[in-house]
Amino acid sequence: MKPFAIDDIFEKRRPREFRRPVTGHEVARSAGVSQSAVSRVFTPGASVSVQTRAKVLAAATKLGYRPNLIASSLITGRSRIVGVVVPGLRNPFYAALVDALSEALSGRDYRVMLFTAWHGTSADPILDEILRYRLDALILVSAELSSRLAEECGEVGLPVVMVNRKTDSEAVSSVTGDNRAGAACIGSFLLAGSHRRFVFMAGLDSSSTSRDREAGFRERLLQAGAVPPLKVHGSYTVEVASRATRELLKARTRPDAIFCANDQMAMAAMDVARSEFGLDVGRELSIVGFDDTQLAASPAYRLTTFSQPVEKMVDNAVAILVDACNGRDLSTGPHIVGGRLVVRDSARLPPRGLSQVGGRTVWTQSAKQSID
Amino acid sequence: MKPFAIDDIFEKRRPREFRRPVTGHEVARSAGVSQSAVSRVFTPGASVSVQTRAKVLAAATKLGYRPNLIASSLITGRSRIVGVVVPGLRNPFYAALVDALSEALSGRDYRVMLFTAWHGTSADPILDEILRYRLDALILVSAELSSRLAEECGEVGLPVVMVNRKTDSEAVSSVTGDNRAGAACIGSFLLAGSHRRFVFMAGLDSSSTSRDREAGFRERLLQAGAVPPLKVHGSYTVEVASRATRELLKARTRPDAIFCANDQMAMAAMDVARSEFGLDVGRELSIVGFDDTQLAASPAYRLTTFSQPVEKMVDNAVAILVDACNGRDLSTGPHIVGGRLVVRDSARLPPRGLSQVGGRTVWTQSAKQSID
DNA sequence: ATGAAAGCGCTAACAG
DNA sequence: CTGTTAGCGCTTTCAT
Repeated sequence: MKPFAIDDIFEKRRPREFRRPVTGHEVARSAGVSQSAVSRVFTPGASVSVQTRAKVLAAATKLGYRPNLIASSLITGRSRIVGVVVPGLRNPFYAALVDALSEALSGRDYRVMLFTAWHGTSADPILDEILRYRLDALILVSAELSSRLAEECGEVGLPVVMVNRKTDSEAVSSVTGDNRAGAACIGSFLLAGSHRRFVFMAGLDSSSTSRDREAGFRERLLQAGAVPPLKVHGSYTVEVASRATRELLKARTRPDAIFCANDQMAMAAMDVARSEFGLDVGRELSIVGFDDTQLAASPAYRLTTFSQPVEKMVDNAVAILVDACNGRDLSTGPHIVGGRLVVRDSARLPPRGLSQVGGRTVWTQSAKQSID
Repeated sequence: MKPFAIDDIFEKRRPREFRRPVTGHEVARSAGVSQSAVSRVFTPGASVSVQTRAKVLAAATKLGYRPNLIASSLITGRSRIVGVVVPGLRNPFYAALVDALSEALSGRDYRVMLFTAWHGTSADPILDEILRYRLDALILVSAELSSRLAEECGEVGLPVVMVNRKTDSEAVSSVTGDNRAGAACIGSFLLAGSHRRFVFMAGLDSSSTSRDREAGFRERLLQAGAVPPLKVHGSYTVEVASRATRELLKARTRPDAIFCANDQMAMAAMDVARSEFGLDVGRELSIVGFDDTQLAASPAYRLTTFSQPVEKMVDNAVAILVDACNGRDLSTGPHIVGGRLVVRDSARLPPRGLSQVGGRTVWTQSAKQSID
């Protein structure tokens, strides 16, 4: 009776003429061994005689057997799936990050479950989903997480790693570029290029990244006794950034240097400055970005921007994650990976401090100019 | 004894002081009901009395219960996870596609498991993974799949939808833009703009998309009695496309029109033509792309390109997929969604045929010029 | 080295 | 409407 009952249930679910996936039990029967023998054959460190292994393997390939990972993860308690939450893939920097993450994780035999949230939105509702799927870990790319839920993750033992964002909550590791120092560096660079009227185009105030970049920039300018930057909002989108730039350039006294919290906004600003105001960006107006996305290097922009080393950030994040999944949680807290100011043509050059590194021109503050 | 044994096992796996996720059984005990009552409360269409529901919900929130979707999918046979295979996210067109797919699927209550393969590589090894996870369906974005495995998917009842690629195999649905017609349209457009020396920059010959675009372009040129296009290889990458363009423009007799199989290559070609050869693209040399990615519209490129309606493709793909997951497999085979030639400044304009649609300039072949 | 047996957390008949 | 019961396909003792 049993098989019939099962088949009936099955038929109700898959109304078509499908052979349902073959189970370990079936392989066992076909090979004349026990089901546990089959399991052992497919478990890396298990002890099976060569004969049994051969029999099982033969039967398995004959029947087209593939172990059901869902079932095994139910019992082992680990799914080897990690959730990746990202505010959309339209921003090339995020796309690059997720791409690298996906590759790194699959190299470590983890699968990626992708969640696209919205910019500035909390990851909370998504996280609820994630908790239901019993994922092994969670990576938050440029996404926020309420401390309540962060806590809950800690309680449940779900390792959380934030990438390109940080948080106050302990038990949540984070990997970011050096936003503060990078922004300060840009400040110095612009100062050295004798700019006077600065503007900072923010991303989202809810993002620690944008706040840190603003703080670093502002502080450096203040230290140098310059006029603090005017702050405008670009929302990390080209539409808003374009509008903001338009306003800026329509004003009677224009800024002579705009630092945008990311490359996308910087390129949008360049587009507006060049095509709507006919400005020669790099001579009449300096624009600097942050991230060093692929497009920043293209001849169409040649954007001066602070590089965020995607590979390094990803390696770090994955290392932390893997450690955490294995119970070693040594590395909680913030991790900062350094970057460089990559100098191209979108901002006026300072007289000194330029050097060549790996085919790129970078700027470093010379010793005597150094402030901190 | 039992709980101890379980706890021991648990401790071995999660070496830290974690409370393991609470189970439905625990909620049941705390609420003074049966475990199935708990299950019913969390099953949409089940009948539970208000009192029980209240008791269960109270206990559940108190304990922080979240149903284990892994366990439930083991028994229902559906995971509500679909695999999405894509050759990297660095190509903005793919990123946009995956982004839209992710959003559309999460709207239908499906989760996305992301696999990044490599361009031109078969999805086969990845698919093996996928089969082990018992995903509900598979979406192949611009990725190939051997017919052997496609068949195997059919046998197992795993619905497969290819997006931006097609295949000969039945039982595999595909959604593509109208590559052939689009390429033919570009041919006519270029002809009407009185170009003479054409080149087609291919993506990968293994991609049906590139082949279709080539065929459509070539045929149209031939029909018109023009010299067939010279074919060069761009591999869908900016490096190779740049090199190819360089070679092309170094030659004694330059082409006057280059049709690139995608926007990325077209923009790479523009970069080389402008910055290395000082050419005025759109006057001295015409370059046309395919996809109409976001960047194509930017003032820095203003690329003339055939639009692929991402939203429409995604809606189609998701609809097919959802149908298939529910056993209705009416829509297998190829689906083609149309596009338009979006005219901007990277190619010389023909005297007639231009019109405004939704704020964009598009080109349509006038009746008397029409050939097929 | 191998099989039997006991679950992992959940859903779905089936009685009541 | 609710509890009981029987598994989903697998891993892991525990004897043998």
